[in-house]
Amino acid sequence: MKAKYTEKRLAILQAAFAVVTERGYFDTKVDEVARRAGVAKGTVYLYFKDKPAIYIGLVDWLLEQALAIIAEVMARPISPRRKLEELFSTWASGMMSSPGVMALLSSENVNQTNTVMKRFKKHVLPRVLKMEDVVAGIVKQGIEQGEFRPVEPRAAATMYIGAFHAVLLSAVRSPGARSVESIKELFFCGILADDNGRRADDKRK
Amino acid sequence: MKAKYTEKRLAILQAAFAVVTERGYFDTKVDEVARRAGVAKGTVYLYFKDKPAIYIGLVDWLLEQALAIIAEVMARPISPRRKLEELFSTWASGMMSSPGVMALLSSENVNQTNTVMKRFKKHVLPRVLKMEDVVAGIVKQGIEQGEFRPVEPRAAATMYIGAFHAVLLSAVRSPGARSVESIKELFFCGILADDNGRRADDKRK
DNA sequence: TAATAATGACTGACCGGTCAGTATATTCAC
DNA sequence: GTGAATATACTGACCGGTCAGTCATTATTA
Repeated sequence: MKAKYTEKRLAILQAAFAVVTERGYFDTKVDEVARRAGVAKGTVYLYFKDKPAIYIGLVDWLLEQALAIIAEVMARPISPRRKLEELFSTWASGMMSSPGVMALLSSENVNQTNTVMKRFKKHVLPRVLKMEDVVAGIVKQGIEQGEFRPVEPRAAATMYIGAFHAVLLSAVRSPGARSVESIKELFFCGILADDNGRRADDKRK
Repeated sequence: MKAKYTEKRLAILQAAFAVVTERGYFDTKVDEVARRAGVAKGTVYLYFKDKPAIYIGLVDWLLEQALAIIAEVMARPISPRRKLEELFSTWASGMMSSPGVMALLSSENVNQTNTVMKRFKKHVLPRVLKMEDVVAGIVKQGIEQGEFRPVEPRAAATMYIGAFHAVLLSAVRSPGARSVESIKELFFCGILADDNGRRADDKRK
């Protein structure tokens, strides 16, 4: 039956998620994924071609969830700024609960190995970019409505993701600190004082 | 002789740097590091206890260089903002020339494996934090001089690092794009239009 | 020539992936 | 309805390649 298949596949993904976030991809043994999923190792290979395929499947699954959140937030009748804020908070809280997620999705990690990276680039990167597109779309909307400055939407979207990295970093540095709000605020407002060449390309000091 | 020792150690580090940045830590074989350094594998083990030690040594070496750049920039008679800008540009250009560096230094990657992470946390993290401290120091200075808003210096420093991630990400996404300037500008100015609650915690829309 | 440095063939742990075998579910024959 | 036959799902012992780390031997230096 189809449902049974999907269910077991999900069980394996969940197990893989747990192991990968706590040990990292390279310290994840397929044996352990199987054990935690309550199946034999061979079974894993009935659902996934090989180990990288598990990883790809995992990222796909997480991105699917992230895209669902985006869609939900997008549908709300709120300003672009609020959209970005709520998206940020939602993602951030999800990320704090399992700090491994960001690392999992970050392309830097995948740079760590040629074999996995090739497949990652082909398969997952487009989806990540699509997510970035959505963020860039919100920014564009905000610019049109006059809520945001006329910045480069793509760069802003990238910066938005960079802010997530920052949150993660600060979590590693000092667990428990409430830096999410500070960082979010920095993303929106920058650090310059109002009379210090906020807009134009001023000459220093 | 001491100089000879240091010289050979450096050769190994340089070789390791090349391999690690192009293949990633886990696809780096000690054999290849040795080959590129022009020594036998056994020799590598005369200079480094084991493979993780090479990695640690590498990060140490890079941080040393980064700290040297910081010190140099700090000494210049320029405003805090210019300091951050020049530091950013210097680092960014270094990073663009070998995109692996950021990944190497980012703690997320090290989260990828328990064994290496434990040693990383003890050995390298303090130094990374020290670098962040310096950035936070510049921010603090800028606030005192009225160039920056009264933001949380630590959060700003983290955000600054996050901006590097953003640059790296955009480089992976579209190689050759000149997004460094856009992102730098976003870090300083944020995205909000001037009349959209830049400072106070406004109510939306 | 003694001490020190360097070598690289070798070893053994490790783990991804396989597959012959077993269990469970489904279909069919009567 | 029952039992046999077939199909499908699962298992886990095993295999083979890989590679970090060792160490007996050789080269270099003082």
